[in-house]
Order: sequence, then structure tokens, then C-alpha cells
Amino acid sequence: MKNINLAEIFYNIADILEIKNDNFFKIRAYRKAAQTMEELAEDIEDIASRNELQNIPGIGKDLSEKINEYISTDKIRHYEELKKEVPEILLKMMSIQGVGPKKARLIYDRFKVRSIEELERLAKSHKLSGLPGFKEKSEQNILRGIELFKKRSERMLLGAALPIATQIISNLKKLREVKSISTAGSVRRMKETIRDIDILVTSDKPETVTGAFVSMPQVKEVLAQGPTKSSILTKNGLQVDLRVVDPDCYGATLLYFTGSKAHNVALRKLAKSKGWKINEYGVFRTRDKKKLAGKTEKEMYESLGLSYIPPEMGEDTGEIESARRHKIPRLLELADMRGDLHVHTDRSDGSHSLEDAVRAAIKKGYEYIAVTDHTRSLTVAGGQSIREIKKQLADIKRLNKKLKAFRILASAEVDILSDGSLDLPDDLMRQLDIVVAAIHSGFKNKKDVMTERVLRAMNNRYVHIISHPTGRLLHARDPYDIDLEKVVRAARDTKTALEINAYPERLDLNDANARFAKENGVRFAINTDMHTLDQFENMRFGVAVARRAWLTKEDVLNTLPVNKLLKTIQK
DNA sequence: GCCGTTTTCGGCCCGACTGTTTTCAGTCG
Repeated sequence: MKNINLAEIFYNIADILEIKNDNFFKIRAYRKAAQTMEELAEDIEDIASRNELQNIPGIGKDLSEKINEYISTDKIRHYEELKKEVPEILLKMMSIQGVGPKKARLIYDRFKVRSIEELERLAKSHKLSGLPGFKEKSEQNILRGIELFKKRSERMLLGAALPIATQIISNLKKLREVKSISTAGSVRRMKETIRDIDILVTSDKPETVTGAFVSMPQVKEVLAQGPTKSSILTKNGLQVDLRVVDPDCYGATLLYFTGSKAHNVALRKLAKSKGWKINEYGVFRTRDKKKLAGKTEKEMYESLGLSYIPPEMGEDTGEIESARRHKIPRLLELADMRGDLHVHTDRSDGSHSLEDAVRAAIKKGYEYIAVTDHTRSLTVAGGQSIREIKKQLADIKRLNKKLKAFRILASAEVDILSDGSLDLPDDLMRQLDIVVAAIHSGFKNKKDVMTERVLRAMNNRYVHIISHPTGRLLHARDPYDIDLEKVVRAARDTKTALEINAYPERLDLNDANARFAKENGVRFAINTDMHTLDQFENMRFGVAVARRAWLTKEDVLNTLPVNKLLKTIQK
């Protein structure tokens, strides 16, 4: 899988071209291609082998040649040449906030800096002040940028950022001057990781709101403060941007601030083709500047002849074309979920009893859960022996008799062993209502081995769901090397559902993979994999992935009533 | 470098904030 490597190379080429002051649109073409590579679900080598690179939007003759060159030689000559022209330190300097191509070039040409530490020394000793356009404030900004650069953590998990955003919003809501308030940006699009939090407010008194925002207790530093737009850094190093607008342009600003950038660019291009213009204040006729829309997002889209596009779809991956044909699907909603098919208890590594899990599920309004404790091979997670599973089965039967309008499904998270065989015998799995299977060991095996393990598990008629199909842990463990295309085809052919695991560190399948699977006729289960009762709440993250993958209620098993569910999963 | 039921050439989204300037360039989203 060379997708990510190619994305990185294209981003670097774009940076180098920017330093060389090359054509702005060429630079953008490289960045767009890099982003596309990043988000591609399919292995770029597979696409290349079918000779279909140029079908990818933003990839033309030239870039497809470069991709092919990289696939066959692991190098791109053009890139190697460019790297000789522009020292790597310039690219590094550009990744410091406040330093762009112009400043990087200027500093490098004058001082020939070789490291960020050297740049820091220059700024501290006021050597930069001599440069044109540089004064004391510029030096301070660079020092602050370096500080951020040094301790910059990776993108934050949505699961960690969303509570912070919610907290800030509830703070600001208390102000009389705040009329309406919403998250925007990648938080609103529910991306799995986010870089900063965007918040949008309507108010007649922007200064009051902005003033309150920059003096919240969690603010460590004010990065920018204008009448309508301000940025702060929180004590835990997260940047939060606030935009205050007039209610008349709320929709326009919400749209603009939610993005994605690519989605905005595509919308503005569409408007331009009609002789209109979109900015954060509305849709305007260019000729006489007459405002055509802006109050709500719906109005914005409709003025362009489009159906409303939910934020999670706004990645410029075909949603605008769908909206033009009024074919935007009714995306899955949290309220559609009738149960959770991956629930642990204290019989393996969960922290609560089965009874407590049932109570919590009923409180959530669910109609069923599947109890999926680990099996014997997974000793680290207290995997249950065959005997223990049989006992649990009897307990579940007894408990079910007492329950009205709720059903506990007997299940297990059966370990897929190194040769692809399963950790439970068939005759026991047959007695379970539903079986979830997953890999928990041997992550380092080669691609064909990993793929074969999962394929063999799916071919078992008692296995209904493959849990966390790629095994990744965000910020901690890469997905194991697996041929997802083969897995997806086999899932469809064997009628095995793939899980979207809602654990914020997992989100596995991810959005792109889930969309790819959907397009190939696969069904899904969205499960929390909960180990503590509060983790039931993670379902919203799984639903978010599903929405980003364009899934509807019909694609997801656990939106079905229990009897229909049990019928549907039969192989 | 990409792209095209107006086009294979000539376009390519748009504005806010900052710091430095006396009207704007650089950077960011």
C-alpha cells in the first residue's frame, strides 16, 4: 500500500514548488492529488494495475505517470531533482505556524540555517530583525511557532476533542449575547481525528462574545482576536477558532466554516459557473452583488440547485454530483440503532456484570445486545473456556425469561487463530445466537497470511460478523497488512457482515473503507465493543463513521428488530 | 498540473487577521 507514501511525496513537491514560487495552481493540483491519495480506500497499486489512475479526479496524465514511476521504481525522478534544489530545512521551517514559503526562503538565503534550533537562536538574539518585513514582533511569533512545533502532538482523537468542544459551547451559551451556536469544521464533520475546534456563533454584539471567548479559564494564549474572528490555544494545546456572525449569514458561515475546504472549493466553482459568487456571507450574483442566499445551509445549497448535504459528506468525493441529481441518501442516524452486537462483561475483560449491561442498554432504549466475551485463547483478556461459555449460555436463557421486550443474544468474540481456524468448535458456535470473530494476535504476519486468516473465518457458516477488520489503533498501531478488497469481496459472497467498531481509538473499518465495502454490497454491524458502561455512548462515533461512508439504515444489521436480525444473518 | 454539453487554451474559491507598511504582502483556514 503506497498510497500514504505518495501523498507525502506530493505534499512535499507542493511545498518545494511553493518555495520556488512556482505556479500557484500547479501547487494546488499537487496538494489536491496528495489529499486524494490519503483518502483513497483502494490500494493505489491495484488501480494502477487496471490502468485506471486517470479516472481518479485530480489525477491526469502527468501525475499518473509519476505514480506509476513510484510504484515500479520506488522513486520519482522529478521529486529527487526538486529535493536537490530546495534544502529540507526549508520544508521543516514551513511547518512552523506563521512561517510560510516566503519567510522560510528569506531566512534561509540570508543565514543558511541548518536546523530549527539554529532558527530559534537567531530569533532569540534578534538577528532576524534586519530582514525586510521583520521586526521584533515577527521574531516573537516565530519563537512561539517553534514552541508549538516542538510540543505539537498528533491530531487529537474526535473522542477527546468533542467533549472539550461541548464544554466550551455550554460556557458560551450562557451569554445573553449568543443567539445560536454550533461546532463547525472537522468536529462537525465528525472526522476521526481533528487538528483544531471551530465554533460559530450568531450575535449582534460580536465584541462581547469574542471578549468572553478569549478570557475563558481554559485559555492559555490568544493567537488572534478580531471583531468577528478569533483564535485561542487551550491549556492542553488545542487550538480553538471562534467566528461571530450576523444571523442573516449564519448558513453561509456555517457552510464555509464546516468545509471541508475541498467541498467549499467545489461549491464556489459551481457558483462561479453560474455567474455567482460564494463567500462566508452568502451566495451573491456577481453582476449586481445581489444576495441570493445565506440564512441557512439548506437555502445555500438550494440556491445552487442542490439538495442539502449533511456535513459528514462534505469531502468533495461525489456528494455535489449526488446533490445535483437529488440523490443524497438519508444517512443512518443514532436513533436508528436498536442494539449493540459487541458487548463485554466481567466474564472476560469487561468491568460490569451482564445484568448491569442489560440495564444500561434498556435505559438507552435498545431492544437487544449481544454478549461477546473473549474466548479461551485470549488469556490476557480473561477469555472464557468452553465450559464457562456454556454456563453463560444457561445464564442468558434464564435472564431472557425475566425480560420483557428485550433480548440478550448469546454470542462470543471468537478469536481467529494464527492459521485462520476459530477458537471455538462449530457445535458450540451453532448454539450461539450470533458470532463475532476477530484477530487479536499475530498482527505482523504477511499480507497473504492475514488475508487468508480472515477469509477462512468468514467461510465458516457460524461466523456472522468480523470485528475491527483491520486491527488498527489510532496513534498506537497501524492496521495489519491485509488485502481489503479480497476481504470485502469475500464478506459479500459469504454474507458476513463487517464491523464498524465505534471505539474512538479504533473506528475500524474507517470511513473510506466502509464506503468501499458498501459500494461492493457488504453489510455492516456498528458496535461499541464496550468494556465499561459509559462506553455505550461511543455508538455515536460509529454512526459518524457510517455517515461519512454514506451508509443508510438498510446497510446496518443492528438497525433491525431482533427477529429480523437473526433471520438476516443466516448463511 | 488538471480540466472541459460554452472551452484542448485559459481559466483555476475567497476573505480575515497580523505586522509591517503608508496601501500591502504573507499566512491561514
